[in-house]
Amino acid sequence: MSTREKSGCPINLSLEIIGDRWTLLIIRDMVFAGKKHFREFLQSDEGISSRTLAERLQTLQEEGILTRSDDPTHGLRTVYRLTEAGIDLLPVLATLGAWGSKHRKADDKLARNADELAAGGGAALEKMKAALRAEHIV
Amino acid sequence: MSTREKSGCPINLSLEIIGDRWTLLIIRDMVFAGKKHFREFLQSDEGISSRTLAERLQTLQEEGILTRSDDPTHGLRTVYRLTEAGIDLLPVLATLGAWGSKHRKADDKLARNADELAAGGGAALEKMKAALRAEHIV
DNA sequence: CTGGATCCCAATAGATACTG
DNA sequence: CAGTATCTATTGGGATCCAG
Repeated sequence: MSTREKSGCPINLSLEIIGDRWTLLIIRDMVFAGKKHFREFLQSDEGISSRTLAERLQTLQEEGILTRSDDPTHGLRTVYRLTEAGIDLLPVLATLGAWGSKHRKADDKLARNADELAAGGGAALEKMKAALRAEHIV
Repeated sequence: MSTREKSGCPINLSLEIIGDRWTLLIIRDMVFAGKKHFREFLQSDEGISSRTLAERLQTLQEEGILTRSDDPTHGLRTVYRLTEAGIDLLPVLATLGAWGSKHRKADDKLARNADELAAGGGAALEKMKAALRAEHIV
């Protein structure tokens, strides 16, 4: 990674890391489903392959969006946690969810959740970020 | 396109259309630089290839995010305009820009612009949407 | 001029099987 | 359980070409 950036545009810099089919789905699973382990990510509805998952987790770690650590109590389990930069992607997920909810035929229940988060404005997001910090940042 | 969706999650439905390196850069150029023509998109700093550009423009049209029309006054020029669904991607661009501005080394001037738009909250976005509607929706 | 198509080949991503 | 290995299918950049 870190092939010299193509431009200093903030939108471009973001897309160079999270601009693909899978990355934000991994973050979504961490944020909304509390997933922390490799196998959990594999089991999402969209069906990411283990190869792609491993690669994305590594670059997300290199880019400072999540951390990897071995759970000492549980032996083999590797734990993935969000950093502050990762938690800061929550507004991106929220706007993306709001758009999908409005303009595509989304699953009803999930669409309602997305709408609520977006409608709450900054306050709802900040509250959720605080909760995520407590859970992820050790 | 339109291979059956992988899940009804609103975030996933959005990513199935705009989840790639280039699509949101095209929208960005329409929104912030007022670009409307094929050759204009080709000239962005990031250097999209004509092949990729043509493909993205077509699927964006199929997905109802932009429209294509021939400029009758100018003969050959093809004009691309955003639909309401396209304009509704503005909040996604704003959150993406805010993240890049905060967590990567972005170009100073562009970063300030991104921050202002995000900081303004809903009001700044709605104002800009209204301007875009006037310009794009015929 | 313009919006695009075509061709070549390098990089990516999926499926499945397998390992420490 | 967290990943690799391998093989194959698809995508994507880059240059060039072309028709209106």
